[in-house]
Amino acid sequence: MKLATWNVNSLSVRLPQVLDWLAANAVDVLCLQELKLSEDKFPLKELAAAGYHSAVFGQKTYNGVAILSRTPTHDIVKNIPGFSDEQSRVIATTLDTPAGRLRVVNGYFVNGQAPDSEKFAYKMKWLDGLRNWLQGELRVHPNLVLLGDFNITADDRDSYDPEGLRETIHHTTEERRHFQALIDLGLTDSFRMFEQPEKSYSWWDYREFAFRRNRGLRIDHILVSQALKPLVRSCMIDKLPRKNERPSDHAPVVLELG
DNA sequence: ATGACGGTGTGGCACCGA
Repeated sequence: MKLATWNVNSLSVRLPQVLDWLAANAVDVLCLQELKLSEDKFPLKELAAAGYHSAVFGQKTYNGVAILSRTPTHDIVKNIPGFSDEQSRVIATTLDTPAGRLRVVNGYFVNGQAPDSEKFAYKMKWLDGLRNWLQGELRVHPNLVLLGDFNITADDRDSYDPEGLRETIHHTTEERRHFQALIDLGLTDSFRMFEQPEKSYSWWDYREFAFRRNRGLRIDHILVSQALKPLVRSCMIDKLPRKNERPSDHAPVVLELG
């Protein structure tokens, strides 16, 4: 079975591309971030026609996450229990899949703007809250996938300019410590379980021909729990949708579980 | 590099993203 994550940067604009991509990529689960729409505007019918159940946590203008699944969703949690948040950034659900019962946690992590900003402080608190919640969640759900737009490069390989961007947003020691804290819960970065092309990224700025020049970052991740690790068959970034007209600035990341 | 590009909501631009 396959799971994917994709920051679509407005589902209203990208819905045709999402439907095209689903038609060409038979994933069982697709986790979306940056819907940028309220739940009453979510295209439930179109996605149902494509064969997907939807668990949605929307918000007007900003943020918003959803889990699309070929099988029904159970035990939906919106945002991080125990962490008060105005912004719609997390949705979790349990799925009965061909690979067994699976807990899927989909996150649109805080951007953080700049290391000295209020938004960065919020990012750090948010990451603390996420880790504290996941610790318990992993005990209840040993088969767990944490995926989404992390807005963190895990290490220098994930950046087109690790030296020039050192200690800037997405590259700070503090952010990477938080990423490692998630790994320390017993999670594995599935992308790095395999040999990957040099300079593999999942996001490229719209400006300055960044995609054509491959000036990007790998900030979209799929982490799997210990119990799932032996089932991981592959993890890859699909750059094709980034070549569309009017693309999202992010590319989908796809995990194959055996 | 102050910005670039693209999305939203507003209102003739400002704000935000990464």
